[in-house]
Amino acid sequence: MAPELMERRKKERSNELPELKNTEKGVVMRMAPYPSGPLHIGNARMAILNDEYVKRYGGKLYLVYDDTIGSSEKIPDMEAYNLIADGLKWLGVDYHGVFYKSDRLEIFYEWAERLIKIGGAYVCECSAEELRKNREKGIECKHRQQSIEENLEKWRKMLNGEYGEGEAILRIKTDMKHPNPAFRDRVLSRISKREHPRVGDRYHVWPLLEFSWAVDDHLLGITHVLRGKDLVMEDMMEECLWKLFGIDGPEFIHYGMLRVKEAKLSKSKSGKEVRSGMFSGWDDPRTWSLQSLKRRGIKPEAIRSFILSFGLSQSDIEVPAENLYAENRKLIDADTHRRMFVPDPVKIVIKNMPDIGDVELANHPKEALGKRKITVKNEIYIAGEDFEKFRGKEIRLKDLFNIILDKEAGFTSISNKEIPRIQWVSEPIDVEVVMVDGTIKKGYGERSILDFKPDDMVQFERFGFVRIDSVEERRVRVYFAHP
RNA sequence: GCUCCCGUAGUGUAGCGGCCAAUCAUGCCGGCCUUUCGAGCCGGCGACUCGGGUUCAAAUCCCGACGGGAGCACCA
Repeated sequence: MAPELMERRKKERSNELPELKNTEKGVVMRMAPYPSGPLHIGNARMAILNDEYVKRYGGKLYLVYDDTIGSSEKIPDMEAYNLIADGLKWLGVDYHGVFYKSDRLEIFYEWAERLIKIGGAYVCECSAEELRKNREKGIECKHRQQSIEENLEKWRKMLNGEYGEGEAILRIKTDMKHPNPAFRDRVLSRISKREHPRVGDRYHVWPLLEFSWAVDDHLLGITHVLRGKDLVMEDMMEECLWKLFGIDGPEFIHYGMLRVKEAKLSKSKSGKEVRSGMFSGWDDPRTWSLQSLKRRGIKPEAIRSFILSFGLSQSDIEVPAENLYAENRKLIDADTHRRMFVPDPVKIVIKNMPDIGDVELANHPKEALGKRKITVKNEIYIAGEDFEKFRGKEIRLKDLFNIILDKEAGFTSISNKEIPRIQWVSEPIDVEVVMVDGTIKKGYGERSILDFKPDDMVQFERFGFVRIDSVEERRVRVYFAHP
């Protein structure tokens, strides 16, 4: 075959995620969100990448709520389970099974005991500070020397509740001199007396991520694990555990850390604001949750292309939300009506205005989306910002005529001129725009905005795309999507 | 400090030994469409972190430096 043909093929394949390795025996993957709140834009990467691969290989995807007891800053929230499921459904991520870590404690106890019996783990009674210090210096504590019997005895005491929080933990025996300090005899299980929203106070010994996953990745028959680069060490721990147990587990694939520039808030921080009432709820735009993006009129398909544009690279990236907005614009622009909206309105009266009666304006500059009629009086409203900026100058009221702008404006001519064109409102209704920073921008909009229904998208000319949220008698509330 | 990962235009990304005077998207600038600071169309701007090596040939492989990130939690 001509070499050019092969070469060309090489050039054509592009922009797709790399192939998975070892897919002969099928593909089973899992997503493991922690239910402390709904999925946010950053979590979408985990969900979408998993979904893409499972769909490509015709595999299975499980949703496993990683709802162990967490920490004092990270607590499971009953409401979050449904919020997460809703978010996934909206994103178009399908899954084939749901599991809860909090249902599987007995399994982890059983495996922990097995590990102790083969001498792979020990119960340590050092304090957290002691443990940290020893880890730093590579010192083995006395508990490491305990016999298997002693460890089993202490483990039973842990399960029986004879220890308080922090008084005993189960640690894996790796190597206290391991070159990676993070790897030295990590903790597998610990005691927490906190109440769990699903299982209450039934359990007080909880596994840590690496231990519970070492067991479950194997038990659930996971073949490929897609996780952020922050969890590479957890891979090593899991592999280490599999080796001790003599079992095998999935392959790990990592992607770099993704940050959306505008979305700085962590889930737990947002949670605080939601609970305190500072935020309107989990769909407050400041949370950047999937729910909040939906409310702003961002389409799930836009999120998918946005996420997929990063591929599977291991570099850490910070992307402006502008990229997401560009995707959304492509999706909605062609069938989004245009309307006039003036924030911080200023009333002007037009002198010597010709009697032009009603005007008909196209709903879209290019697409055939119909027209609407507006009755123009000589009292109209323009945006406060435009008034300040152009006062005393000649401007054109878009689609109308030219005036010298002032409180009492003078009509000059009707023919189109190359002067600034601004939007205006004649028969005003109240419009409130919920902005991305949570503030509310008030202004007037044209009357026909009342005809929209919640979820409709509209572009306010020279202002931005918004999603209609509620329509009342003379008042409309919208959420700002993006410019 | 230690361990690991990453380093292509402003931001992301493709390329992974010759086709690269480097892809695409986004951004920015200009033009057109002649009434959006929108979209579309057209054109333009703009990058292989640096230094060695391997090779006939390197963005692509190796080594080093520099820069960035993550981990070193009884969080996930």
